Amino acid sequence: MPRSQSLIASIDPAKISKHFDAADVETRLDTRWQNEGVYHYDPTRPRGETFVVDTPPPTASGSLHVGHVFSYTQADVVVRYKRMTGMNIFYPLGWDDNGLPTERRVQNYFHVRCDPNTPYEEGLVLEAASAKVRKKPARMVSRPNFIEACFGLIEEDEAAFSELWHRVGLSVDWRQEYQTIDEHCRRTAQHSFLDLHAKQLVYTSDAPTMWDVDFQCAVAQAEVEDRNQPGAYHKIEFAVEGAEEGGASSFVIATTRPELLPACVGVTAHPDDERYKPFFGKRAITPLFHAPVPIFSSEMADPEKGTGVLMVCTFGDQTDVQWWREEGLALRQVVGPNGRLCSIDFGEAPYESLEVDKANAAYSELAGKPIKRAQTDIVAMLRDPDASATGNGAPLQGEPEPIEHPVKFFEKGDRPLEFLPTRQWFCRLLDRKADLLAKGAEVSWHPEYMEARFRDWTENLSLDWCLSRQRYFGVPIPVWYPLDREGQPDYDAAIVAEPEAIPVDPTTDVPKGFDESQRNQPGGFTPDPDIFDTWFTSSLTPQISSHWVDDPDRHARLFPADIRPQGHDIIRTWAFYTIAKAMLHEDVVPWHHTLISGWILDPDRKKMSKSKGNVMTPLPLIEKYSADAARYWAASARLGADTAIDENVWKVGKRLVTKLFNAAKFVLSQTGEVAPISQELDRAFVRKLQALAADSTRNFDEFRYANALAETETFFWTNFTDTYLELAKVRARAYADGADAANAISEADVLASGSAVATLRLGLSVLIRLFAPVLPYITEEVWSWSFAGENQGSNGAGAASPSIHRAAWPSESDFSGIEAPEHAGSFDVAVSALAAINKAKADAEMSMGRGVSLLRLAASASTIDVLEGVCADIMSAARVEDHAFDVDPELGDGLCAVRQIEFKDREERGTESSR
RNA sequence: AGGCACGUAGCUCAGGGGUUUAGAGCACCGCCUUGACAUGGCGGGGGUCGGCGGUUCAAUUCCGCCCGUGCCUACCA
Repeated sequence: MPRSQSLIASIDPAKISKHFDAADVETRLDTRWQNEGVYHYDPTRPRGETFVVDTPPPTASGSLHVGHVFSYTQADVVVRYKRMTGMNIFYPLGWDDNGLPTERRVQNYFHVRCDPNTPYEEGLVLEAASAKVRKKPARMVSRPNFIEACFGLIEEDEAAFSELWHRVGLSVDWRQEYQTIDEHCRRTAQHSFLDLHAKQLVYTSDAPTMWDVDFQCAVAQAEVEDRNQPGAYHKIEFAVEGAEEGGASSFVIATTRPELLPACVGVTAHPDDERYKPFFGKRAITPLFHAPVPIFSSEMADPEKGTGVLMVCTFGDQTDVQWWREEGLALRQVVGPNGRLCSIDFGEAPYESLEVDKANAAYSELAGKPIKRAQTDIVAMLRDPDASATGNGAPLQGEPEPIEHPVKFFEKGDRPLEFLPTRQWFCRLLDRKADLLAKGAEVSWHPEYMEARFRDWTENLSLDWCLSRQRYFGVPIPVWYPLDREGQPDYDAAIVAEPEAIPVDPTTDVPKGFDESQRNQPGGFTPDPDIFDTWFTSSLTPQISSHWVDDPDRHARLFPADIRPQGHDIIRTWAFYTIAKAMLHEDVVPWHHTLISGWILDPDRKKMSKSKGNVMTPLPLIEKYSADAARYWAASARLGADTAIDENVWKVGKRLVTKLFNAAKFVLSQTGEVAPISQELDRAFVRKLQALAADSTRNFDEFRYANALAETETFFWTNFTDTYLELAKVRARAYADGADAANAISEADVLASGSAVATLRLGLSVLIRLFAPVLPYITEEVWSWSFAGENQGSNGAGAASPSIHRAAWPSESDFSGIEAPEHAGSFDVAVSALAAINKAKADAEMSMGRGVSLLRLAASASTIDVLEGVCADIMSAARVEDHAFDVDPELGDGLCAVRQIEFKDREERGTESSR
């Protein structure tokens, strides 16, 4: 037997562990990838070869849950695919530590509160609060001490998250890591403000703003959510001034907020409402406080609602704000920033009253009380006939009528929002709606229908973006105000930081042209004490990563980004603000595609939330099923679809990993002489493999990774391990068996054996590369056994790559030079024949390994024609010694039926390898 | 109240530019200790594709209406 050819590099299966140890491989490979810089961005390559990812910076102080793994993995799968197609990947990750969640965590963890008036304590070390400490009032700490505590805690939280991302195998370039609170981000955010200020796109105003009374902080429209709350219509009688001349002298309003009666500044009804027409232009008198207020008509009043006439207060809701503005009504602010009623004096403008003593006596019962308590008390007072403005008896008409109605809450808040006039910075957006919509349309949304959420939100935007927050741990607003001779700030003459000075903290830094001694002195300056809305900074993630401020050249190469993955819950915030910023700064879209991932729901399809206690943490699941299984689960869900967590899917993922491990061990341990892929079955299999690779590429290009995975998985089981591998096994092993002189094989059989081994290896190589974006660990492990040192692609087109994650994505070059099969259907016919024989064995309750001494197989004439070409493989796989074909024109093409089967005795099995 | 998505086997989900018996996995039943793998293999049962109408030779797939679920936006006296 000539042995002129070189041997196929094979592995010794005995040297590979019996089972796949996922945890061990995960830590080993992640370390290796980091050390080898597999995920590093190469700044020297051109933009056209670069794929830029804008990632969501997680809030590390939040709880870790499986939803994080879900959405971040979906993005990583896409990125890994792009990397294998040869793209230079820019894939940064940061932490959104700036903001309220961190403050809340610090408050709870140490049981402290920030008090800007408390002096700084040098070297203060806080300790986690014990249960005992928590019972006492929270400790007050200075603003700098509080911020130090925040920095301390985020370090821990981010380390925990980082560990998870490494474990899950996110292929992030960790050299690009940032924190939204770090100096670079503060500088970027303040630069953004400077630019918007220069463009006159930001302004201050002390307009009524939505205010959370617990956080004592302004809130933007995007952070507001409606919650259905029980409430009640309270019907309250008002008097009409000058009604003596005849006609009705009173009317009854309906309100859900009787406690705002002292803040009543007007009364309105629809202009066509006959009931109230006579009153327009007159003044109404409120009960209890006897305040005269104008009665005016308004199209916005709904005659069907309540009693059709309502009191306008400062401020019950946004419509009140509108009426207040349009009608030039008085401002009677009774709700204070802390959610309690303020002290006011009736008789002094703007608190008019016709009966000052009565009004003050009544109000003194309410001042200082929380809103809810004030409501109860005022309702009681309205039951007193003495409170009446008309003399008709108790102003409260009947019992309050319970209703359920939507009430605005801060999404993180516990009490309804109030509208309070406070000085805030705003960014102009309302006059740019059309442009925003146009930019949204320029982005490709995946899935497409998610753009509707952006559109709905943008079209319904009713307020400019409120930027200031009365908080501490965030990016300071880089602004001071000059103080006049009386020490009063001139808010219209804001002093904005110099571009070279940023980032600044106005509470410690001094504006240009002043010195520290002038801080808070008449004729000096005072800092803006506020920080920016967190979204003000996180809406700049593409510019943060591109180094917009410091490196215009890098910025030009990394901005706009290619993809933005994110959840659909933050379309109105993160996506919206990012689009807005990119538009306002540079009139571009921030990214070309956005991939919207769905939510993870609990097994009962309920949203996971801490309060429901149904949150699942990912690490125990990863330990149980492996990181690859976690990724398999995440990648099985299509974009945008909310998915109930199903542990079963993790189980299936784990099974796939095991199967890959075993199949790879078998394939790579086959030996033989290097030979071209020449046999009919092999060529037919390769054709199917080639179609799979093309399909997978198309799916990935359209971000349909779940379809790609499903197809590859199905192919792997049904066309590779269950069938091709079984059909080609005996032929592949023939060479090794032939090493034994007694079984010496012919030259033709050497070639046939080499063809089988080459096909098995090509199949494995292509399949693990198709799986690599989803299953980075098992595929890298298998790759390392042999392929890492070889050129891939039948013509050697794909250069050797030590990591599968930088190996070439399967393409035509992997299949070039392999002849097409004689019959396109050869493979399917072989599978069908084998299945028919297997079924016959199963029906006879025989093991699949049972030898067959005689087989008569029926098929159509054309199918038999095809069968002849792959007959040897079928018969050896089924261990058939003698066979005959019967022509049966009744059978459809490709179908086979067993007409006769005779089994060998059990001990006789196992002689089939002598073919 | 408008909009979007979804409703396919017991469960989780594919699919569908109309065409023979509608798919997978899990679960279930039967069989097989076969030589990569019992963390396996082979075989099997199970669905009038939410309902009603329409277009069509033909619809689960296209259209309309309805029902259910989820979400988005609005409503907030």
